[in-house]
Amino acid sequence: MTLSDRKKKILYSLVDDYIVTAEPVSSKKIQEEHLPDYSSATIRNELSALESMGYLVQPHTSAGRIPSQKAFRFYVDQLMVTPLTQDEISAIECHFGDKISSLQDVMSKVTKVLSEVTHLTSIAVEDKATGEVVQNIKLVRLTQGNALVLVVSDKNVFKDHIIEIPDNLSDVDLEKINGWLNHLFTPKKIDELRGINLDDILDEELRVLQSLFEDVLKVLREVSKKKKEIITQGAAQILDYPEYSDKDNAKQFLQVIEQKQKLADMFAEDNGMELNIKIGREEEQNLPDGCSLVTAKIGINKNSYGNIGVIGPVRMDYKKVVSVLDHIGKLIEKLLNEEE
Amino acid sequence: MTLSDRKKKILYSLVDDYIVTAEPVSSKKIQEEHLPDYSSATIRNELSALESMGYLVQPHTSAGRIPSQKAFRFYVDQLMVTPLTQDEISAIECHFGDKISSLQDVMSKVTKVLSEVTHLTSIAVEDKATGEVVQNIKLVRLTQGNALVLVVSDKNVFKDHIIEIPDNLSDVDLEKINGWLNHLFTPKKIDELRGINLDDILDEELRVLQSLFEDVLKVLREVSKKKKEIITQGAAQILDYPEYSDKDNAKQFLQVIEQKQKLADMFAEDNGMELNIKIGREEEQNLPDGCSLVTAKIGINKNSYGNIGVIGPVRMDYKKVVSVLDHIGKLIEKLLNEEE
DNA sequence: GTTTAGCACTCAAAACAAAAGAGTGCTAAC
DNA sequence: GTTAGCACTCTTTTGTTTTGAGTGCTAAAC
Repeated sequence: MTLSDRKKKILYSLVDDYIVTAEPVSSKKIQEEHLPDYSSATIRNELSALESMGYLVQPHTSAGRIPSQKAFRFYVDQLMVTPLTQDEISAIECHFGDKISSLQDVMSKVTKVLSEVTHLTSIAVEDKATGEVVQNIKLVRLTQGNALVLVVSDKNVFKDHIIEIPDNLSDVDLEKINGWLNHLFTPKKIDELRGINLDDILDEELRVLQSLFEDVLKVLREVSKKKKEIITQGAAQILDYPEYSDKDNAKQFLQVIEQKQKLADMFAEDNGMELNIKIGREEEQNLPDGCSLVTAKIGINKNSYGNIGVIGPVRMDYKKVVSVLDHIGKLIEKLLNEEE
Repeated sequence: MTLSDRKKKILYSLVDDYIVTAEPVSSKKIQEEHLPDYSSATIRNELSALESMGYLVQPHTSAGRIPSQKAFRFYVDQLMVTPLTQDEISAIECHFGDKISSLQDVMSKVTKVLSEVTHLTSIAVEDKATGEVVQNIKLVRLTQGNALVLVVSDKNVFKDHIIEIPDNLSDVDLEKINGWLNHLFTPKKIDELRGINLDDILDEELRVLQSLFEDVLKVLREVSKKKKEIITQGAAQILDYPEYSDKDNAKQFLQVIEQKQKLADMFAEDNGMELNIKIGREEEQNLPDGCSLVTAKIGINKNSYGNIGVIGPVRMDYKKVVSVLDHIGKLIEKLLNEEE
């Protein structure tokens, strides 16, 4: 079921309006500012229809309407990257004047700019495992049924993961398995290992051990996950939004922001997407109530260096956010290229 | 001018009360809860006297009194470390169950516990330069009057600092100076260098260059300063205090918390003190409005590993905070000792 | 069939008024 | 030096009224 053009226009206008005012939007306002050729009564009829279709919500009978999550989803799906104004561009670029010495430096600068320009809380996930090469994997038996997974890369040694192994596994078997593990998984970049699908690479004879290999792979993924550095900036921005004048909401928000691991997980899921918009809890369990998360990937030539993004109220200024993220993303890639 | 015993008792009771309620305290309340042997009228007279001495403030004529910063200073100066209850101790120690793998790990755990137990925002400064040994110092002439200070330690190379040198310095002179620098300052631990006093070690013949040496030393101190890792935890706690229900206050607080460098500076000043309490802006320019900072030093055998502390409203529960910091400080030292 | 003017109705928010009550300062007596 | 007593002050609470924005519906116009 598709919306009529007029309904689309009304809905879009209403969301546009709500994003700036955070107040219920009335039929009269839509008429005056967006659709002067129709009377407010007509628009009221349309609004009523949109409401029963689930796009709008009325806080109480004598109030205007506010967009539902469905409406926001409609809104962002229409969205394209619009070019920034010259002012906005210079506002961003004047922050990058000084020399940049490391990726970490870049990330910390970026979060500052991002938060300042969008008036939202910004998050950067730096993928420290990028380029790290796994050189050796070894299962070391601890007890009859348990083994330590020892992972040696060119930069680190990981020895914090224990998995279960079949009870009847002999030392010779274990040796063999270690051979296969190294054959299959080394030397390989950690980022590559993350994407490996065992079904594709396991020989028939190794199928019986698939669950064991699966476990090892899980450890490898775990390892690559841990090697992330998360920084946030501008948490205080949230207090400027009326929807967070409620203390409990604000508190919940801040608490989520502090749980870096959860933040990283939220970013992790949308691997592959250049730009990702998650609206409200329904789309991402871990988001604070009433929040959206817009993320972008930072990478050159298939190497992912991390992600950047902003988190804020569902009615954030997606247009601006998307454009700014796009611009900064390109900027970073340029900086990283110069580096090399 | 010293306070009479009764005044002391009244003042102490009032602060004690205010710390829990955050409300102006009335003469009647003090009488009922702390001084049943005097009438409220008598206490009123005393309160009036304490007010004119600057210990108390009255929000308006028909309200009780609230303690001034001076009163809090009086209060904490009386404070001693009181033993924790068994409940509090177990609340702390149950968090340290898992194995601890690194100092960083310790710090991150400690901030969590600290914030949870005190209901305040906790801060940890990890002194990464601890144990780092400066191996070589070299001045490299850039222009006639400028030189780069190159510092090589066992872990890092620092080359971001430029100082002025006398215009008439020949290359031979510079070589000599480099020799002296290395003679005086290497090989030494960075933490040692921080405390060096040039007056004590400079020979007569080097006096003329004292200011130059002073500059190099400043760079070394700068270097050791940079090598700090600051983590905070529980920023959201602040929202539970009525004094931060005002949005602007809360915002300001959060913004300060995000400026890690400033936080580090606040800790830096009280080198040498085991425990330090700073009450309000008057004592520490960089504190958020209406905040106090209680810090403790973490170290074994004169080696400073960093600091931990909490930041929160001036009327925080100093008794508890001080005891908890004391307890956790000792706990960390034990953990660090086991490590070695 | 679609649009719209008109009007009754709803409900939150603002404005106002009154009452309650907590606390003080002062005076006069103990 | 201490305290009972009381007038006075000022905030807080509570209730009431008013206002006005906005809707839904109906009936007429297009």
